[in-house]
Amino acid sequence: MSNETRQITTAFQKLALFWRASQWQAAGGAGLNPTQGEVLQRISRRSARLGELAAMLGISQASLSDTVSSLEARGLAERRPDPEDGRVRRIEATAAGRRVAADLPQAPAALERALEEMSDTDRAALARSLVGIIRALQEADAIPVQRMCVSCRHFRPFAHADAARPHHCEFVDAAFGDASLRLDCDDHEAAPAGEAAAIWRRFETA
Amino acid sequence: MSNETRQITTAFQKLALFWRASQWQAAGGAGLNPTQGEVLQRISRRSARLGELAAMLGISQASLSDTVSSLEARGLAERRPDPEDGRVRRIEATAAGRRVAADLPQAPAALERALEEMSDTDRAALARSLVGIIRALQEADAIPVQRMCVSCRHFRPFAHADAARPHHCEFVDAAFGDASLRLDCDDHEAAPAGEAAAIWRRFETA
DNA sequence: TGATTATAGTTAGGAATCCTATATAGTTTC
DNA sequence: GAAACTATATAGGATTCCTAACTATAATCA
Repeated sequence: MSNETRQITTAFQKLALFWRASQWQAAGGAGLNPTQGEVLQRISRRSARLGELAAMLGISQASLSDTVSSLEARGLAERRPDPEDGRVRRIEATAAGRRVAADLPQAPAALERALEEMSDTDRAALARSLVGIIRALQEADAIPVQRMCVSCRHFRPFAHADAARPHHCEFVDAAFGDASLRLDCDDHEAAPAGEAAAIWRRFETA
Repeated sequence: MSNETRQITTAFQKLALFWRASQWQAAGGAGLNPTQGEVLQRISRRSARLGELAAMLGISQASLSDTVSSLEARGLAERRPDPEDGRVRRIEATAAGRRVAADLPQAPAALERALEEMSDTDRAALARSLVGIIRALQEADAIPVQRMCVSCRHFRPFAHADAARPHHCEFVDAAFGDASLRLDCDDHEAAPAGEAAAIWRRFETA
């Protein structure tokens, strides 16, 4: 393994610890813990199945069920039956839950500042590298499929000549640039396996 | 805030969750939990004060004291008095603890593979960006001071003409390249504030 | 159709995290 | 030598998060 790989994993480790610690602080302000805060943010954007949330957070369904129950007890979330499948519970944020979620920072402020201080090209390169890493982890089944443009059936990389906005999303039927690539898009629909690989190759080698 | 900053923080969030989940798995194999595993790895490299470990992990001292007690109960760690300060306990790994730590993966295998697949230049750029981010967080007092070359009094960036090994460590009195930059060096000694800033400027603008 | 198997989620039970607050011991300051 | 500070430990408690077992629904297939 290369030395740089070691550097990078060490850095990720530090960032992961930092992230977790920041979450205790941030969520703590609202009387929540990190997991509750994370769940609340996600469901306030889009309702989700319980199992889906558990997979995203990397904890067991049972643990997540606990967390949802405690959010429910505080009136911040609700379980609703899914009309299409009687086994499924869709977890939704209540209005109060959305208000609380809106006050939670999306990312630690210090991290945002650090990123804003980077040069535009470095930041763009970093974003691109990280998208690639997440995609590789997703491919390796190490993390659940993420709602990223690069694995979405609506995504057409480099469909336009305009260098500033070369990509196209067929769902919203609009051109956009690298900076607008989504990692967690509400309108994501997973592309079929073969197609996803082809999309990625086009994106990556451009 | 730029869109790319949003992308990057989202990516870090996913990586942080992934890291934590991987740790449950990895440490679980040895009958440990993530925090115990993390502590054991650190003290098996170098003994540390209790408060120092707590700061590194971003948890309270009280929590860390619990964790150390449970490692102690399993015979994996020991508390020893510090000869220089009677209040301080140095936490050390026992021989058994070091054996267990040696079997814990330093990073999730899938992540290492993903990094190895990147091009050398991309990987080097990523490493450099992450070092910069960690340094910025450290500057902002968002994370405890890390044992990084770029904040070490022994580090002399670009002291040599050799492009492959331009830096110099005065502690080991040897030249080395970017790929060998340490993020968690055993021999780190924090540089005085003014000097550290100057070192970083030289490093960054080169 | 009806039995079997698989899936989604809940509940039970328990160990352990991680918190805040307080206590203790040692060190530094004045 | 008292007061203030620092490093750690302990107490008490809410909550996480686990595994295992259970219920309810859906899909499969003979």
